[in-house]
Order: sequence, then structure tokens, then C-alpha cells
Amino acid sequence: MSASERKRAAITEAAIGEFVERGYAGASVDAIAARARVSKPTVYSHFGNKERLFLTVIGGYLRDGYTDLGPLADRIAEAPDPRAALIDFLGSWVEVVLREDVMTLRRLVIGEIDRFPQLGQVWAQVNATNDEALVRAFAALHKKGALDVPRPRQAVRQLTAMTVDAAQLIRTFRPAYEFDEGELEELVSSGVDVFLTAYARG
Amino acid sequence: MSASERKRAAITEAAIGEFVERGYAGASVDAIAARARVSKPTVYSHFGNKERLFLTVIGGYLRDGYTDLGPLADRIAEAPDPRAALIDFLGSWVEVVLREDVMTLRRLVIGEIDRFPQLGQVWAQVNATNDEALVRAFAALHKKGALDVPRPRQAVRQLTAMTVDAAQLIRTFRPAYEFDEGELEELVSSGVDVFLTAYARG
DNA sequence: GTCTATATCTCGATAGAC
DNA sequence: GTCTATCGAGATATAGAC
Repeated sequence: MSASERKRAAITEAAIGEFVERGYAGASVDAIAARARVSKPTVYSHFGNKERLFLTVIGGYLRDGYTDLGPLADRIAEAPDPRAALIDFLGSWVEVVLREDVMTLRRLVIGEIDRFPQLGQVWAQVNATNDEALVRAFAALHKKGALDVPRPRQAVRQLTAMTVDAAQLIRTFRPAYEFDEGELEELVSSGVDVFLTAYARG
Repeated sequence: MSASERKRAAITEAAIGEFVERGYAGASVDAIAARARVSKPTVYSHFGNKERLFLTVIGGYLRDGYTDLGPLADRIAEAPDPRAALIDFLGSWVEVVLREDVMTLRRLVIGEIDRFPQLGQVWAQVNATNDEALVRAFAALHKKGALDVPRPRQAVRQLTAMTVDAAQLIRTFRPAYEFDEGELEELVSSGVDVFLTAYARG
């Protein structure tokens, strides 16, 4: 790796840190340069201006930081106990989206969406990947006759809305909210039960 | 109304406009004062500093802008067709939360939640009011024997998650997203049907 | 490509007159 | 209470040397 590439990587890392901690307007190019141990003109020569720096760095971070739960989802349809497998899968998903760095990044993107609408597209696109993994699982369960899910994509949105999104929504407005012992498990399993009851075969 | 009160009101309105359009860090007290046609020291004499201005003005706006759907909810339990009444109620709720000013304010609050955690509490509190109206309706339906909803508060969160929150989530990351003809109605009614199937008596 | 140094501007906040 | 005028700090961005 050339010295220039190293500096670019250092700037990227420093910029993510500053943007996440202070927001777009609150982060200064000065501070980013200092944190990356380069001079300010080096930042500008690599990224042009502050807006492009933000878009490049945060957009890349969104894509790279994505946690692919596809392999876990693909086991649901073949599991001996689909309910347990579903709860397990959604539990893992909830764990990921409640991570503090994920939540902070999420709030940053939402807050800057008017200035950077492209980031909303990236976010939606990244999230769709895990949705699709579940869609495949439900299509398989439908085919096997275990469930009656004629519109798997809609069903997936309903299930994740009651579980993953509901948990994330709480922390979106209350970052310090501490879930009680068993509260998250109860939230997930009750959502799964509503879902399975509604989409039961017969 | 005294001249001082008029100026305070003008500052409040101007501050909401600037904060909503530019975010906390992006809005300047200069611009707020100019928009309110007062001098900067007048702003400071009324609100102390920028942070208190933001908290006071946005907090008040959140509380005042709240749309009380309680009366509409109280009709659900007595309606001849509870399903239709529920769909009607949630459709009105969706309409409110998708309004552009509501969405923009929501993104602003989320983006600044680390700096102003109190606003998250206000938001949660305001939203709980509409939740409680639905809780009352389900408790009544449970008592009547029309539904089997032993935990109405949990059930309300599940229903709103699939309908109101799901619609709002889409627009949160994609402000310009246009719902197709009938897409919102389908989203709401399918959510209601999942809910009613899962919580049917028997 | 990368640096030092700086131009230019705007910010939040306040002193002092009225 | 409200104004004009201004302070000091810190912002983005760039010129010019190497």
C-alpha cells in the first residue's frame, strides 16, 4: 500500500469517527485532518470537499458494515422447529441493529437525509438483503406446506416490523433505554407467534 | 399581547423554521433573528443560548403539533364493523405521521437525540397518548368477547408496528418515496388482517 | 502529493447606549 | 427590553513552496 493510500485510509477512518460523534455540520475538516495525522489540503486533494467526503465515507461504511444474516436465514426452512429457528434468527438480527454503532450511524443518516438522499437509498438497499433471505425461507415453508404465505415479501415486512423494527424504534428515540431481562425475547417471540398464528396453514 | 410577547412568538416561529430546514448546527442565531425581524440580543434575552432555544422551541412544537386521535379510537369498540373501523383509524394515523412537516421534525429530533435526549422522552410521551386510545378500544373489544387480547398494550405495539410505523419507516429513509395507488391501504388492511386473525376469539 | 500558512467568512455570544 | 456594534473562536477552502 502506497503512502497516499495509507493516508486516504486514515482520513476515511478519522472522518467516520468525527461524523458519527458530532454529525455532519458539527464535524470539522480540521479535526478530521488532525485525527488522521495529515494536513488539511491532503483531505481536500483526496475528497474534494466536505460533502463528498461525507458521502463517500459514510456510504462506504454503510455497505461494508452490513451484517449478512442470509446463511442463518437459509436454515429456517429446514429446521425441525421453525418457530424456534425464526426466534433465533430474529434475535440475532435484533442484536445487530441495537448495537450502539449501528444505532448512531442510523440516527446520523436519518438526520442528514435531506442533504444526502443517496444515503437513504444505500440504507434501503443494504437492508433489503436480509429481507430477501427471509423471503426465501418463507417461500420454502410455503412450498413445503408448513405455512400459508402467498405474499412472502409483505409477510416479511410485517414480521420484521413487529420484532426488529419495533425494538430499534424504541432505541431510536431513547438511546439509553435498557430492556428488562427477557423483554426483548418476549417482544420477538410474541411477534413470531402473532405471525405464525395468522399465517398458519388451514 | 405585549410587544415582547409578539417578539418571542416571532422568534419561536422563525427558530422552528430554521431548525427544521437546516438542523441544529446548520441553523444560525443570526438567521433566526433576521427571520423574526429582531436583533440577536433579543433572541438571547428571551432564550439564553442556542441550546435552550432549540429545546424550548422544538419541545413545545412537538407537544402542540400532536394530533389527538383518541375520539376516533373510542368509536372502534362500538362500531358495527370493527375491522373497517380499525382500518379507518389507522389510515388517519398514517396520514398524520406521513405529513412532510411531521416527517421532517421526526428526522430532526432523531438526528439530535444525542445532544438533546429530553426530546426523545417528549416524543415517546406524545406518541403514547394515541397508543393508549387504542389500548382502551382493545380492552373493550376483549371484554365484549369480540377479540381475545389478553395483553392489549403489546397487541397495540404489534398492530401499529405493522401499519403506521412500517409506512413511516419507508419515508424516514426515502423522503421522496411515492406510495402507489392503493399501496398504503393495502399495507394497513393487510396488517389489520394479520392482527385480527392472530387475536380472533377461540 | 503533501506540507505550512493564510485568506475569507460566519459563528455564538456580549458590552454598552437608549 | 431592545438596539448597534463588535469580539474571539473556529469554519471551509486554497495559494504557493517543496
